[in-house]
Amino acid sequence: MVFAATLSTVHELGYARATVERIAAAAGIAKTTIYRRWPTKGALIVDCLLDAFGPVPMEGGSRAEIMSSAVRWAAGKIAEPGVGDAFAGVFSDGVSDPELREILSSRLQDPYRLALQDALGEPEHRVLFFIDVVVGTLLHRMGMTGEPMVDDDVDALVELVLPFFR
Amino acid sequence: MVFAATLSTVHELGYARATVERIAAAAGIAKTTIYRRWPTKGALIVDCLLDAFGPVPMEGGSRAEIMSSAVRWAAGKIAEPGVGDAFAGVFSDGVSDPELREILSSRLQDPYRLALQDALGEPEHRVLFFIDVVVGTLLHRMGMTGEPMVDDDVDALVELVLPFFR
DNA sequence: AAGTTTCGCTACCTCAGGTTTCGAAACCTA
DNA sequence: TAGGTTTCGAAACCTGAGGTAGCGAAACTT
Repeated sequence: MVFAATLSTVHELGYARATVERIAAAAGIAKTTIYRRWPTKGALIVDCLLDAFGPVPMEGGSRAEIMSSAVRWAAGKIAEPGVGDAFAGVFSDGVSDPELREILSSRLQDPYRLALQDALGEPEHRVLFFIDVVVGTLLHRMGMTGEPMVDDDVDALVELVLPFFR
Repeated sequence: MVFAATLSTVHELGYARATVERIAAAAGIAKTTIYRRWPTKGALIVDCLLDAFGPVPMEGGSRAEIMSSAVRWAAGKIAEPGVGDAFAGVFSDGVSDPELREILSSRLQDPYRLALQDALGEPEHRVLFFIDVVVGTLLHRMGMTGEPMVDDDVDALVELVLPFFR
């Protein structure tokens, strides 16, 4: 599977060194085959992340339970091998690539944003702020240290965010 | 000045399109001159950011005043033309470049971290978490939308962070 | 079995980061 | 003011990565 090859290549080589050619080699296919299915490297990574994240688990009845489970779910996914690197990598590329930013926003962020709006009954801008805080914090830690956030700090993030969105 | 040329080039072209050659042209010097002074593009950007940020203004006597002024100061700087793009850009590059990450962490983050530890009397890991939340949130907004965070959301960020670090 | 689609391979283009070389200008130092 | 040293600019070049084109060989369809 291409997605598995992508994540494992990103995991061992980092985002920039995980070239499309290497990913293709790891998947046992040709580079051109990848470009036949995805227009750019960024689009490949986004689809790969969509596959890795899957749907948000909206567990728990109370708002507090929903939010804390969402935070822990995001932290857990980002901590999986390759996922955090890939996420931070595309995110970075998107900074200077408006088209990729659009893909990121519409295909990756929007579904989760809508699901959270629905589950929490909060307006769009509040949920966007929530996502900025949670994902931004997790990615900043990943980007600065190269390691995902440890459990104690994920706990702190949950406690930081809970009283604010009450 | 090279720094001014760097920021204005990044501002109009974005991080990736702001090549060293273009920055040099904007500064009226040759590309080789830049590489004589800075080993890599990342190092140039970091020095540029250090120049743009300057020292943290540790205003206010109470912890709450110190923290809220620090958050607003960071948000204001990141909102300056070119600064946010440059910051998000190097940050992204650092994801897959351990050497650049080391430069970012030691030259850019550490001074502010130490100043905050000193001013707030908090242990290192708490201040690091504080920086993750504040800078991560600001950069995530910048990266997702291409625009700096509006004042209302900066206010929200201050209110989110204040009760937690009490 | 013939036609159509898909895939792999090779070669190629573009562009950005970074290096090398060399000549000219500026800057001491006397 | 003359000679030597350092600094800078210009141009050419190298490497590596994203992305494309063309062709032959499979595989799938009818």
